[in-house]
Order: sequence, then C-alpha cells, then structure tokens
Amino acid sequence: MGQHDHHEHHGDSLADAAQANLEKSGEKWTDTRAAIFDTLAGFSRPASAYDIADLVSTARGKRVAPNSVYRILDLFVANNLAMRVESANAYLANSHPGCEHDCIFLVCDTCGEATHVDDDSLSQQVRKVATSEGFKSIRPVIEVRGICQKCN
Amino acid sequence: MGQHDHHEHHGDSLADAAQANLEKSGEKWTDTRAAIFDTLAGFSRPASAYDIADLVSTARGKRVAPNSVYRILDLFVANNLAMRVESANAYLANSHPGCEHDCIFLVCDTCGEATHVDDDSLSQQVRKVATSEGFKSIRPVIEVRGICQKCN
DNA sequence: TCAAAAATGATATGTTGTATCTTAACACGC
DNA sequence: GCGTGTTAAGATACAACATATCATTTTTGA
Ligand SMILES: [Zn+2]
Ligand SMILES: [Zn+2]
Ligand SMILES: [Zn+2]
Ligand SMILES: [Zn+2]
Repeated sequence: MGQHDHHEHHGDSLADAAQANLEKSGEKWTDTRAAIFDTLAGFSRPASAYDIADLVSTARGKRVAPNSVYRILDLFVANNLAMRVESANAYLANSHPGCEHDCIFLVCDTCGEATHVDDDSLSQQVRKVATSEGFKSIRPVIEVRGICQKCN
Repeated sequence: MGQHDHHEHHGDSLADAAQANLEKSGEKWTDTRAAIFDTLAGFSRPASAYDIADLVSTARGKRVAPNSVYRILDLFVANNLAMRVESANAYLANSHPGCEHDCIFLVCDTCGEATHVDDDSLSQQVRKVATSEGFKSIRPVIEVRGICQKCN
C-alpha cells in the first residue's frame, strides 16, 4: 500500500531520530521531553496524556503534571514526532519522524491496538475533496474503528 | 462527488423521516427523543451532548440529564439518525436518515461549522485498506480539520 | 553576574463520558 | 381495571480528557 520508502525506527534509534528532528526545528531535547517520548514510544497502543503522566512520574520518582505532558505532546505533534488518534483521545509515537505524510490508523475496539498504514493516494484524495470545498490548512483525520485480526 | 441520489430533509420533514426510520427498527419515538432530535437538528454545527442537554432542559423547563442525552444520541447513531464527529467530540443530525453510507466531515477550526460530504469511492477505499489488514466490523472515521471558505 | 526567555510545575477548573441505581411510563395477559 | 415484566428516563456520582493561569526553575547570552 505504501507509495514511498522510509525507515521504521525503533528503540534508541527512534529516540535519536526524534531528537534530531526536533532539534532541526530549533527546539530543545530536554530530559522531560526525552522521558515523555520514551514512554510514549514504549506503548504498543495509543496512550492518553494521563497514561503517560502516570508512567513518567513513577519512572522518575517525581511528578509530571498532565498539563506538562499535553504541552510536550502538542510540541511532538507539531513537529511530527507523534500523532494524535482522534477517535481514541490518545497519542502514538511516529515510527518514522522526518517522513511527513497523512497517516491512517486502524484501531481495534477490543484490544486497543492501532495499526499504522500509509496510503498517499488515499490521503491525497481526501485532501482534494477538502480543497474542492474551499478548505485551507487541511489536516486529514483518517481512522478506522473495528476488530483487528488477532481479536477475531 | 456524490455517487448516488438521496433526499436532503429539513425541519419537520427531517424529523418525520427520523421518526419513521427509528420506528422501522422497532424503537419508539418518545417525547424526549423527539426533543433531543429537534434540538440536534437545529444546530448548524456539531453539538456536544452537554449543549443539547442544556438547550432541551431550557426548552422544556425540565432538566434532562447528560447521561440521558448520551443514551439517546447513541441510539440515534446506531440507527443512522445522527453521526458522531470524532475530532469534535460532538454530534450532527443526519440530514438523510435511511440513506446509509460513510460520511466525510470537513470541520472548520475557526467557526466550528461542519460540511458533510459523501464520496462512496473514497470510503470504499478506506474500508478496503482496513479489510486487507484483517479488520472486521469496520467503521471508517473520515474527517478533515482546516479553515473553511467563509473563514478565509 | 545579571536579566530575559524558555521550560516546567502547581493548582484550579472546565469539558466530555460512563456507571449505578431509582423511578416512571408502557404493554399485555389476566 | 390490575398485577407484572419490560423499556425509557431521571438522579447522582464519578472517571477521563483537556485547558487556563500563575509561579518557579532552568537556560541563555550579553
Ligand atoms: Zn512513511
Ligand atoms: Zn484487537
Ligand atoms: Zn447520501
Ligand atoms: Zn469556518
């Protein structure tokens, strides 16, 4: 389905790529940001800001307030280090930061796992529909809720 | 863009169509349901359950609790009388109940208005992507956030 | 070293959504 | 009409998600 090549990072390699991308935008890779990114990347399913706040707080033995987590997640989303899954009110680490495109998320209603799919032709069509209606600053939200293969 | 013909109802005609469709499923068209549907249909933009609860409470001079509104909105969504806009945590009346398809919502970040678009070819492609990943009970969520023509 | 700017923390509050139990309305056989 | 089971709605409490405001800490750089 994918129409282009790109790396799928993981572990340290992913954190390094995330750091590089954030710094390229003139933003800093602080300890708090690193901890939040690591925690987010450690989830195998979309994580809520409160999930992350709890885990980071425990891991560091020092409370991180949810609003700080939201601030940093917003920064990540703006810089393509993470994506928000609207239908789950939750976030996913971007496994290929630097590679910018409209992601499609398939979210399982049973287990909560999200499958990340790219289909540039499809997302271009969605953009085209919005453009033809006169929309600007377009941000497609393409998700699918359902029951995943494992849960069937 | 639309690949099929259907009526766009409005006002009493819409409420009548909604009632007919709900009753066809063996559900009752109660006063509370009618009031909630009318209020929802009166909004020109996606309305939250709490918006609706407030307006219905005022209109009837008798409090309707939000959980009742949620219950009835869920019923409406299940019976295609209303749709949930995930990226807005809000609901829209279906202007063509009985005509079932995957709607595309273009939501303005500035004014909050939502434009409803149908594109069966596009939604079929989204379903196909999910099917090819082994998903069942598929419910596409296709929305676009952006700035509408009027707000530009 | 000092002042400005950026990042994070603390706290409060607003918004959205669900769980549980109670009460009211309705339907239907008797 | 009367009892009984079923469905709808109300009351209440609380959980989950999100933002606003102001204070404190850290970083930066003259
Ligand atoms: Zn990619
Ligand atoms: Zn699953
Ligand atoms: Zn239609
Ligand atoms: Zn607008």
